[in-house]
Amino acid sequence: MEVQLQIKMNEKLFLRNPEQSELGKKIIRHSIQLIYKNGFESFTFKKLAEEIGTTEAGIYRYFENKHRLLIYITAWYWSWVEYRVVFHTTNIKNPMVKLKRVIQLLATTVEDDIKTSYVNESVLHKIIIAEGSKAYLTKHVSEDNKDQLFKPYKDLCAKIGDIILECNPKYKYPKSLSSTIIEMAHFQNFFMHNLPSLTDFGKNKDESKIVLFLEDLVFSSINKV
Amino acid sequence: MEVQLQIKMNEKLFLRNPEQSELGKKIIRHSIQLIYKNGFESFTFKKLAEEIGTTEAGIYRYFENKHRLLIYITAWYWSWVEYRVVFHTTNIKNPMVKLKRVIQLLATTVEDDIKTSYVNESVLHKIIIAEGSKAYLTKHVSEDNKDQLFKPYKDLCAKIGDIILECNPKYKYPKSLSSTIIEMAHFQNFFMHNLPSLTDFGKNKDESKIVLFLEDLVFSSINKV
DNA sequence: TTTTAAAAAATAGTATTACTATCTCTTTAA
DNA sequence: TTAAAGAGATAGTAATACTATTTTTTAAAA
Repeated sequence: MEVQLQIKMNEKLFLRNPEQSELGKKIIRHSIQLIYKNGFESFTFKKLAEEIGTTEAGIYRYFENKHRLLIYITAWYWSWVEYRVVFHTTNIKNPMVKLKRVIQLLATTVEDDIKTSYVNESVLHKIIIAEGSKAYLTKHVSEDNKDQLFKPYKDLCAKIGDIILECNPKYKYPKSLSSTIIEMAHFQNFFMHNLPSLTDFGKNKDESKIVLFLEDLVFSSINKV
Repeated sequence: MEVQLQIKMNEKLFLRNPEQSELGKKIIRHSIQLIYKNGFESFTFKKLAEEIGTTEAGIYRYFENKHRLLIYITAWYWSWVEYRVVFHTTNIKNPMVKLKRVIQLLATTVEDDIKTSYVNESVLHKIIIAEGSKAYLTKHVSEDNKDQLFKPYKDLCAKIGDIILECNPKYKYPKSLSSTIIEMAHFQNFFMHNLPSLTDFGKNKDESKIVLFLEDLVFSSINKV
């Protein structure tokens, strides 16, 4: 059996749908690579164009600017994560087991289990850790939010919030705990690799420690006496 | 009694010490205002120079680039927060009470209690919420970290980690919990105001709810049975 | 088959940004 | 008084982030 995953993206994220042409797919694939290599700040459409043998204007036909492209990539990422969460938690009855599974999925490096044609998911995971927050940490979040650009992130957050409520219907902060898990799964990873004294995971860089920390945090909160 | 707080900054943060000239202080004061007004992305030395009646080159004599200036401002902020933490927790014996105090300080809007000459602390607090993470979310974190540019942040994290250990010497993740508190105090605030569905604090924008959430999170973790 | 219109791509620009280099004008201090 | 250092102004440049125009390709209608 061979399955191909396709994620339907919000039309407002792009000027022309990058999934519907070879050039479009190249733009996504290579921008992930370039952002990974040099960071989002030094990423430009010029460099990207050179990399894939087209012109700057060619890329501007797909995306308004590089920030929009970042939002597209993060939106794609969160949709993909939500799909993985659904996929890996179906048929699990026990909500605690489910939640453990979710933490595992969020906090560990991706082994490309669910394949998509033109995205390297493991590199994508790394760039979202370092650059993902920049998608919404702007002066124009609210307008972008009105255009539903952050829907995939919010959907995932809501879904995890629901699982938390399944564990304990009386827990008061399911959504805030959910966004805390999501953010910390990434931030603790970033800190561990780059500012290790902000964590208890030392230099051995063991992601499973992050999972244990998050499990401890989450389950002591929702099972509190 | 009138006291003036002065924070000693790492020499590597600037080319010329902005505290030691009128122009330098103007640079700090007005860059905080400008970043607050337009966001860090559209903040430029040109605009800043116009605002304070000098030239671009004038500002470049103080700071290598705008990112360095951001690191300076955030470093100043975290030093100031650490000072407030020390100030407001001395003579408190009970570490739980101390930790509650810390959460309160991190998660609520600043009423300019400890005055400094040229910084508007309440505006500063707001820009750190939205822009603070950008100081370290870069490709050159590690080098910047070697230059000790993030020391104030790390010191604060260590200090709170120590209080956590006072509460429960057996707690396994004092530093990660500490960085989680610090980050979430800001992120939940940002979410509440800009992406409210990621939180349980709705549209009423009540910061005291964030405090309650963080208290619940922290104390159920460290007092777990 | 030809013509015509629309879409895609390439070319050529511009304003702004992020700097650097140089020069002048003060201040201080020997 | 003279030199040296520090502060500030002027004038540049390369790169960035776009836009506008023109050309080419494709696709559909006459």
